[in-house]
Amino acid sequence: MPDRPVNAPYHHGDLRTAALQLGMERLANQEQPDLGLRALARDLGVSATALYRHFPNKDALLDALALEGLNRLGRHQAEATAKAGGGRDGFAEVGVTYVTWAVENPALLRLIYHRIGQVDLTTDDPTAMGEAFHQLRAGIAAMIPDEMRKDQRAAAALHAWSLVHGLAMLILDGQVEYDPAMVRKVVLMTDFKDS
Amino acid sequence: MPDRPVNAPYHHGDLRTAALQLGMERLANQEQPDLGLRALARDLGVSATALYRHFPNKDALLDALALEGLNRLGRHQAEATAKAGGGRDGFAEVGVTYVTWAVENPALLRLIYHRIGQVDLTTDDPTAMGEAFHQLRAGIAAMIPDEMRKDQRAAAALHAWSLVHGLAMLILDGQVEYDPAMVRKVVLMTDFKDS
DNA sequence: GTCGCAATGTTTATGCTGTTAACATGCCGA
DNA sequence: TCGGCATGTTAACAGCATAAACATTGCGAC
Repeated sequence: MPDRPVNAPYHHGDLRTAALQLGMERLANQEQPDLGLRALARDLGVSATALYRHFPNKDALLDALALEGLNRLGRHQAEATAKAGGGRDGFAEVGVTYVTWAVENPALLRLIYHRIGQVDLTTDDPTAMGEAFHQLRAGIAAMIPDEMRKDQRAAAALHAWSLVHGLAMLILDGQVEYDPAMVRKVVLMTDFKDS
Repeated sequence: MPDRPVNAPYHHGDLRTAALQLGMERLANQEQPDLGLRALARDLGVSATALYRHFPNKDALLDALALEGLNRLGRHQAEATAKAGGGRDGFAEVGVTYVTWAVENPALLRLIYHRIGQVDLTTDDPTAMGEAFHQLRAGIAAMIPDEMRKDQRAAAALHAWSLVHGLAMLILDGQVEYDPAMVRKVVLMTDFKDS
């Protein structure tokens, strides 16, 4: 029973792009990264299985969305790093930026970390996911003060990443209410010293 | 078609307990907290819908499992706090303990934080989930050195919690490989100072 | 220009899921 | 002993991801 509008052409035009666009839109307005292929197809005015012409399966769609999200996050962090100067204040600013982005894109952040875990970075498409991922890591490493001892920089980067990511997750999971001032305060409590 | 063993009695005996037990067992051996009601019932030698006599829905079962997990985690943290002395080393030890528990119980940790977010702590069963939760928070607050200024203690507790939780999540999500020495090093980088 | 093929979309079907309703069984107290 | 309530079963529904077979269309080669 084709209850599709009579004017709608048989071919959509650019279903893949439209799907990713609507998918991102959805993720931007949801708390959890719950996407249904059927529901998505329905709202695209297309049959339930049409998306399989563009993605081998649901995970591939989610991976594409996660990749886009990862790129946005990486870009966002790079900008923040560039804008903020060095020193403790700059460090805090970049950290706050990470948390803020997470709060504003909860479903996307969750999807990114959820999907990344499933991907074998050694074999799967090293140009896309791995690249964007490296970009994020670099942005985080850039938070670390220059005067840090070299052999401590890796640990310091991990420390910073853990701190902001954990804080973000606690907020997203409803454990802690979002309070920019508190976020800044917490991030500022980190004062690296060689031990 | 009743393909259930002929000797099996019509009544199970204590299906609720058995379900929780098998559920916990499952969670202990999985990476992701994926439980299927039907699969669970099948392995309990019971019909697909039998569990609905003991839980109103799937979420209720998951909540019960999350509650049990939360109690275990809280107890674990309390023990670690008691065993470790104060000072930086004690702090680090308790932090490492949190991460270790998370690594050993990935699905359970995920379930806990996932479920807790859905629960309205003000209305839902304040005796159970909220209680166990408060217990965990207390264990974390106990990590904070005594000489800390009072108005900084809340921020310090949040800092500590964020750090270990974030580190745990990064490891569970496959971003960072688990290395106890590295974990200890990262946790030790936190040196609280009044700012 | 038209013919054919590859790309794209649709229908239909399969087996999974959570959940509800109606029915069956058996334990326990009056 | 008997009746009711707790517990379990069967059947059914809607929704999901996915696969196979079929339909339509646009585009490039002749």
